[in-house]
Amino acid sequence: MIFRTHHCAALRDKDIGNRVTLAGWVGSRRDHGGVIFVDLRDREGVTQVVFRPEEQAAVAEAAHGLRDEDVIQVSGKVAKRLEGTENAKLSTGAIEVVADELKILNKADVLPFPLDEQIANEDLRLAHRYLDLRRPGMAQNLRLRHRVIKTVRDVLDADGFWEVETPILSKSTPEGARDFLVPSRLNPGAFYALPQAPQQYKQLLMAAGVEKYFQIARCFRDEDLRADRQPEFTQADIEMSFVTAEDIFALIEKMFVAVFREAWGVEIKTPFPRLTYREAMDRFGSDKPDTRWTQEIVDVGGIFAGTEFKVFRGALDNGGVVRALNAKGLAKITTGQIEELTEMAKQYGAKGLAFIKCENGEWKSPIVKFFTDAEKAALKDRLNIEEGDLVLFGADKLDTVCEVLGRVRLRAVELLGIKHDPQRLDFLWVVDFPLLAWSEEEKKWNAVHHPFTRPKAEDVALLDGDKTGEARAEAYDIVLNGVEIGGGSIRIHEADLQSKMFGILGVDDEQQASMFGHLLKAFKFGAPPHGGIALGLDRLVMLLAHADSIRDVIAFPKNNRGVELMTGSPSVVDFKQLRELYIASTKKA
RNA sequence: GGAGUCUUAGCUCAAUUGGUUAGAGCGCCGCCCUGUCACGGCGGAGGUUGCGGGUUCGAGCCCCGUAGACUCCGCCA
Repeated sequence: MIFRTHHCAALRDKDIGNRVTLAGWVGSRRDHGGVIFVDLRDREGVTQVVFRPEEQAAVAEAAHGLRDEDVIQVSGKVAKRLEGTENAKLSTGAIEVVADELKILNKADVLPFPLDEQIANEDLRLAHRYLDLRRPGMAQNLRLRHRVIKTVRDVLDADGFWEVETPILSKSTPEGARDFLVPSRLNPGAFYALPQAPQQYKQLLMAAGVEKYFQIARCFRDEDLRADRQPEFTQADIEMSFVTAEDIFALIEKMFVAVFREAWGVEIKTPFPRLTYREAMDRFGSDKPDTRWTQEIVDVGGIFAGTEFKVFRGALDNGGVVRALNAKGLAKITTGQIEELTEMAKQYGAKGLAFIKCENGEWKSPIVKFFTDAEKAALKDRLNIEEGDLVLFGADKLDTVCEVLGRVRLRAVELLGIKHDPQRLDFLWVVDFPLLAWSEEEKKWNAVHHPFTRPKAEDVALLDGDKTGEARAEAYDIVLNGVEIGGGSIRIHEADLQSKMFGILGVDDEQQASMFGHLLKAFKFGAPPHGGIALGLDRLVMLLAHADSIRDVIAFPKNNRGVELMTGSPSVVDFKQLRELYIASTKKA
């Protein structure tokens, strides 16, 4: 038996007169008492089927009983639609299939939610995800995701990469995110960890001489969820030997050209602009700047070098900075919104948020009375202050001011109600990240990227002195419209440098041997210089799909609390299962 | 762990200042309807206003608690 001869998006004028068989879901039924129309839907599209009682009484009678989402098989002749009844909204709108046979393959119950409109209740969608995914928008997202991954594979394959799988049951590492653990039945008391990334394995593949590796890799991190964060997510994980960062930039830019050509049919411009981490923080207050809004943070410390205004004076005298952001056109801000911004500023460590509203030709501000005429003139000039502007100030330690004004900048875009062109693509490489960050909590240095990241050659010497924190890494992130969609680095490939790095991070010799001995040993047997990158595929597809959440581009995502609502995972397991694994729960019942 | 927003019919939402029997559209059920494509017409069913407590003559609305969802902070090498 042939289930169908065509998909529901296939038939056109040229098929008129042919007898065809279609199979799919009843999208809608329009029953006129006599003639009945059914929009038959499958993955590819919709075809109108007509049931005519005067031609096929029994078939039309059966069609009266059809309901939304019944699965049916229909045979009949393709006919030109009657003059004036063509539907321009359908690709198949010039024709219809006049049914002479109808087979109901599976009746459907009444649906818990309509498939043809936006549903706000995400719970309900996730609990019936198989229905949600039938909706054309979601199906398009799945198709888009497939096309993107296929393109990534094709580009890498053409460039000589090998796709290599690495273990899912792997080893827990001390740094980074919380691990998901899997108890080992055969090794009582021992645990595998699900990989946060295939990092060490891919470096070991370089030591193995693979030279060009990639993997569409599932990664696991047991941290709290967000709209753009799931506990399991997918990376295009890439590693290459004998390369510099430039080689990796060129490869990834080539890949994005191919991806956007495939997904949107557009030609994106390369090379992408680059910003150093320092520049990104200074100008945008973020290590993943959204440059679609062009207003930048400006240093006004020079203007206020001689100020008597004690807030600015104090910041400058303590070695801090005074910087400002002109939120163009935001003078209309309400008092409540100013308060909200101030609260936000305080949350990020500022003591307050000074501002100037330029309205009705005057500067309304609690602080301008402390400014001299010269300072005001310089400020107006430097920030291009015009009627309708709102200027926001940060005066504090450098890091605090960057962070605060960066957050304020993002919120200002929201408050201004700016709607960016959906086709706008601001790609950006952020380079020269710091290698290390001091953790006040743990009183130790942590790797900003990861412990395998190579220090910049000219900064290696800094590791020994008291300027450890100033050392920069051969690390880079790729940012699209303010979203970090990938990151990587050139790695350390020498055992002694890697060991030194571990030492700085507080991993002693014994721990190094037990946790990273395999890597250090591999480096001693002729590991080539290497580096790589990982792209967050969920986020990339989210941006390509114009979705607000990566949940919309993952077939079966988890909700905010890590629960997959359809199957109900995670779930309590039987005591016997735990016993076999030598596990006991400490959760009080 | 913290902050915010939300929760009213199967779905999307409304309900004036706290005031009569909580409404509408879609969906569903029944009947009618021979060219619709958001088909149309008539009729009908459908509600513990998330849950618990409080204030009040009276609570969907105010207060307290609690649960859940979402967004954000912390966290995410």
